[in-house]
Amino acid sequence: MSNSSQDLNERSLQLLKTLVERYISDGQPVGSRVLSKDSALNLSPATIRNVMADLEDMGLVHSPHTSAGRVPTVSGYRLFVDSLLTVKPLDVAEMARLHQGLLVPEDANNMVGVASRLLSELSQMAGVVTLPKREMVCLRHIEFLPLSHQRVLVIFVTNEQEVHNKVIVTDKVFTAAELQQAGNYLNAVYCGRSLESVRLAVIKELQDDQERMNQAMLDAVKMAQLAFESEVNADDYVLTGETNLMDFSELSGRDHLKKLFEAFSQKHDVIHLLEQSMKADGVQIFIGEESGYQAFDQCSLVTSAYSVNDEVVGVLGVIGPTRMAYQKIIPFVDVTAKLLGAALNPKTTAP
Amino acid sequence: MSNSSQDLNERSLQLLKTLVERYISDGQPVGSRVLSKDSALNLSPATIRNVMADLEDMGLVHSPHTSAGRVPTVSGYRLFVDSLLTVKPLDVAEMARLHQGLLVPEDANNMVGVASRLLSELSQMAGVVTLPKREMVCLRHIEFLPLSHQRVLVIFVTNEQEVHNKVIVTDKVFTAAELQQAGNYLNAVYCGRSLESVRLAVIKELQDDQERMNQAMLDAVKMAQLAFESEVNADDYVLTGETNLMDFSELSGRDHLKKLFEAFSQKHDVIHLLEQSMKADGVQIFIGEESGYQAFDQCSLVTSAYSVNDEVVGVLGVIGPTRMAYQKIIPFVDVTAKLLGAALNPKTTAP
DNA sequence: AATTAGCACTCAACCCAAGCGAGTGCCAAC
DNA sequence: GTTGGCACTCGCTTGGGTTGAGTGCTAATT
Repeated sequence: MSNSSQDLNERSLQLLKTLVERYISDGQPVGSRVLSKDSALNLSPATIRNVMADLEDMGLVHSPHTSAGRVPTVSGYRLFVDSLLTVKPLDVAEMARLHQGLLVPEDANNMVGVASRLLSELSQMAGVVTLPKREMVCLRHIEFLPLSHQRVLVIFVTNEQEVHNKVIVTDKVFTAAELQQAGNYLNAVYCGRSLESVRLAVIKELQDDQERMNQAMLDAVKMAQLAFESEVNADDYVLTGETNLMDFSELSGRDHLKKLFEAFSQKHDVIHLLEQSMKADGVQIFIGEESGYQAFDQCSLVTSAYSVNDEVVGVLGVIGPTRMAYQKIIPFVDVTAKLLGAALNPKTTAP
Repeated sequence: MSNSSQDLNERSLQLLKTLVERYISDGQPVGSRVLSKDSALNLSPATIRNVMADLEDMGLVHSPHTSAGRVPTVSGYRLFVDSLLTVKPLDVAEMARLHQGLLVPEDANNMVGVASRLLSELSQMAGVVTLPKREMVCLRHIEFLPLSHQRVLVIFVTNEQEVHNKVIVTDKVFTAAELQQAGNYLNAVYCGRSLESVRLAVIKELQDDQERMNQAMLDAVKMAQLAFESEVNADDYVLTGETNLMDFSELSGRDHLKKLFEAFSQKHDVIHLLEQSMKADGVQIFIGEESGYQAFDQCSLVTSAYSVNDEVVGVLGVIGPTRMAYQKIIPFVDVTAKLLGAALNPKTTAP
């Protein structure tokens, strides 16, 4: 039951490869006769049947029933994508489409939407993109507006033009003028630094030496602390083309489809799955049950982190049936991630 | 082929009513025997068959095939909801759930999300709520931040704590100080007025008497004009519980489901449909094809506008199969709309 | 020892016919 | 106008027969 590629001779691997390719393109269990013709090796169906029996013993392929051909198992796909697959370079038209879509820099949220739409459109499956992590962006402007009952509205602008806001509750009532002064102070001191570094600096200030600050400064820093505490980016993503998934018969079982779409709208599991790809770099693939979520049993997920200034800020990917054209999707996700990263980089894209 | 309730005697109507009720609860075509037992009228199946034949002639019911019992047609449902239906008062538990969910006032966008979730959860169908119209909200604070290349980031706060932003392109470069001054001026003059009235006032200023304004004021007003022009609220809605719809066999046909979900994600048609309910007040119902959109052929939509200070600001509703429990859903949508309106009213809900 | 041809066997898929059952329409009786 | 009776329709289910693709095994071939 071992399945490392060492245990297999060249020929078996070659056959596994053509089997997977054939199954991906046809969706039908592939039998020995077809395989015999499809593979360049000049072997009779009988020989191939022997090899298939071996592959089945190793858990790489599986027969739905006695007289059907073979279908790749998860391990089979895994071996295929890890060491057998020959990536196709991107189609020129598709490449053009990507460039065109991601060239004009805009508000980051819009870009994310565009990227997701491109992913789903060009793959004919579902596209997903997480919103960029906020810690990686830098503070440009912050200000406070008074609300009723000791509540204060914090507005801050990051990068070029992204606006965020949050309501905090303070321990005393501030006037508009006091709040403005606090904003001025914070802008003067922290402007241009990354949100995360500001958050840490503010905490440090409060611990270290409150003596050397006057009351106004202290208030300002306290508010900043409230504003940025636990302000991990409201984990969210943009998902498009979900409906494309309904076209795949392997996913269209009633309750399966429901589980899948429920997972999409609860977002929780998807986020968790995507976050796993933040660490690894390059393209990451979850095949079928590998994801660990029942809803994605029959799905594969091809993801890649995207980075701004060599700093990973988010993840994007394609969700489809396990039977997907990995040779095309892998490079496609790869370049999309790179293009999105580049498009989000404020330095390279200032208009 | 006329189908006004005048053409029918009491008994036929009574029978239609029990037929619809029965069909709604069972989902099976209902035959004469069942109807004979279900209705309080003491009639034999044979008599009922005669009545059914009449109803069928009038297009109120329909037989899927010769030996199958009757099913209400769209006109049948229409007659039912218009004049036969006895609304059930809301269940106390449900009422409590609604109150509990919509009592704590928050950011309007959150409230809309909560309302949508309540709608879908309690109806076991899909809930939809449009975002409140922006024109109805009043300006609380506006300010400008310089970006590169004559672009200016406009940030404005409405009502209690809602923050909006937009990038405008100006005809000359402004310094941060100039922009701040412009903001101060606009805040002083227009704060507290509704966005729509500000928009109109600004246009008027520019037409009427530019002479009595100095350059700074003129610049400020010009920017305000850019900021608010065509700023109709980005038409959008929150839809939840779509997956509930997959449980209804009448909707779960593969391509039907796909069309439906595509309509949901393109949003366009749904928006248009909901907008039709803005004008009418009270609960509005679209049954099956009445909506005019193919995707909603098999669906019914029960909607109600919701208002703040007697001003309609949005629409909410429930989407489900034509075979839905109108007696429950109608009052349910009604009170939800009222509660949401009340919860959004800044005056009654200041915390 | 590896490969191949031959052969019996398996099993989903398709088709067709029969039987069932729910329900109707119509007619004649009340 | 209402009802019981009866023939009829039609979808749904069941079961048997056939087909065809594909396998596993064995014995012959290289």
